[in-house]
Amino acid sequence: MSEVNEAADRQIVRPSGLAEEVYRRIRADIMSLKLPPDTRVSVDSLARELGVSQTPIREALSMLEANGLVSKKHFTGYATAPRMGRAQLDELFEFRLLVEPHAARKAAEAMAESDIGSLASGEGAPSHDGFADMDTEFHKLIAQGGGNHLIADSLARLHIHVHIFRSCFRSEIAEEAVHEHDAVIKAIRARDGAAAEAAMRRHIERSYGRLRDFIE
Amino acid sequence: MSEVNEAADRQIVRPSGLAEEVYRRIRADIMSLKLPPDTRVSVDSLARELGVSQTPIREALSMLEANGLVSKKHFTGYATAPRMGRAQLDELFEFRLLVEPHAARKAAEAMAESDIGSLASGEGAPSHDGFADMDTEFHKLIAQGGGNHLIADSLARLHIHVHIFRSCFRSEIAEEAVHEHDAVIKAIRARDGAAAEAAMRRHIERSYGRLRDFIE
DNA sequence: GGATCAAATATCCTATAGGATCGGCGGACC
DNA sequence: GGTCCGCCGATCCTATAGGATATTTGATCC
Repeated sequence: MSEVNEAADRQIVRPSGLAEEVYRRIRADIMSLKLPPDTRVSVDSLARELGVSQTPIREALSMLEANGLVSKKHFTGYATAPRMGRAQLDELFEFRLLVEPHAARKAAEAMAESDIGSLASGEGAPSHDGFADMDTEFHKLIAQGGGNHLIADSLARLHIHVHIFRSCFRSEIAEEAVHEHDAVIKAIRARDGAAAEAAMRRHIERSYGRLRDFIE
Repeated sequence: MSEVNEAADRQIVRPSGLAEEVYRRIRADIMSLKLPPDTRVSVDSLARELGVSQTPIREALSMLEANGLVSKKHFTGYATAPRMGRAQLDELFEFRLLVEPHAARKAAEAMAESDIGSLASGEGAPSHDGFADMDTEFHKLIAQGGGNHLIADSLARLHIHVHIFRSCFRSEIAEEAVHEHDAVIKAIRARDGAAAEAAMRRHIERSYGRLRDFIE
């Protein structure tokens, strides 16, 4: 083995299991719409494509099923979850509206200074995907900032679906969203919990309004 | 096939997959403490014990891992999640306190009359396990009563951990809990959302106080 | 021409065998 | 006596073969 990648191997010799890697790969394909909603996903097609056995594929798909990204029908196979309907969008935002403002308040009160420095509104994002990634990072940091893993995990799971929904409609980069993000960041920087909660609630309400237009 | 079990087959001809059944079985074993927290779970031991192949065991364990009931360490095997510590108990009840009162309010406003009739406080439960089951059913019905599947699923996932924690300490049947449940039921029957929300918040706060005593 | 039935295909589901890796144990060496 | 090294067991990971089932397609009949 050459010396050049010896340093790299020192970093991560952690295989961590093929199933985990397959899981990430399929999830990425779903989020990037390479696997559109309501699409059949065959086990041995994936096995051939990724060059691994069926077992890790099955494990990955089982995990994805538990997270609601694919569904399994007996003797029919796996399929990606159908695109969210109006009812599911309503439920999702009811949940976010319940949890995420609370997370923002706690983040304002307890978030580490170093993480606050990482907050970015997404201004000047080069593309739709670029903005989507920054938006995901923004909400993830705030959810984790509250220090409650359950809250962070729940919101992360939901945000995947928001991401897919938004990507389906090639929603334009909302200039407003950047300003709403800025308001939240400013409140967190000021350690003003009430203001952060209000700003986040406003952001989610308006985000809901922008997405709701795409349906029906 | 004999005629006697023909009726039974009419009931459930839905194999629905072995993995699903194995999943239920292992989850039941974890909840009943037949598999205590922080216990190794071997794949082929289970395969021999249940008389099925390794594949459905792996799928079931992957789903359990996604739900946080077991964890996998590479080349070491699966193990049930360790018992909740103080920090996790705090996080769990912070989450419940955030979500469940809201669910109770919505249940009071939107719950079907037939489901309201199924609500039981758990009074006169014959045993610890009996009360635990009725408690689970109580919270499940209310969570579903709000009509939001995301909320119901999140709370169901958390309630498993509450159940395990409580079972670990063989917590006595709290007479108070029955009265608190009654208060919630009464508010829901009266279709009084605010009262249901307050009663549920009070119930969770006191439940938290009762469980917190067991730790440290 | 439309509907019904049967064969064919694709897929999942199961079972078994073999290779690779990690943790623990005993013995040898310093 | 402490430390290091090789062996062994357990486990996971992979691969392949065979059985079972749902969906599709095509032909036949009305």
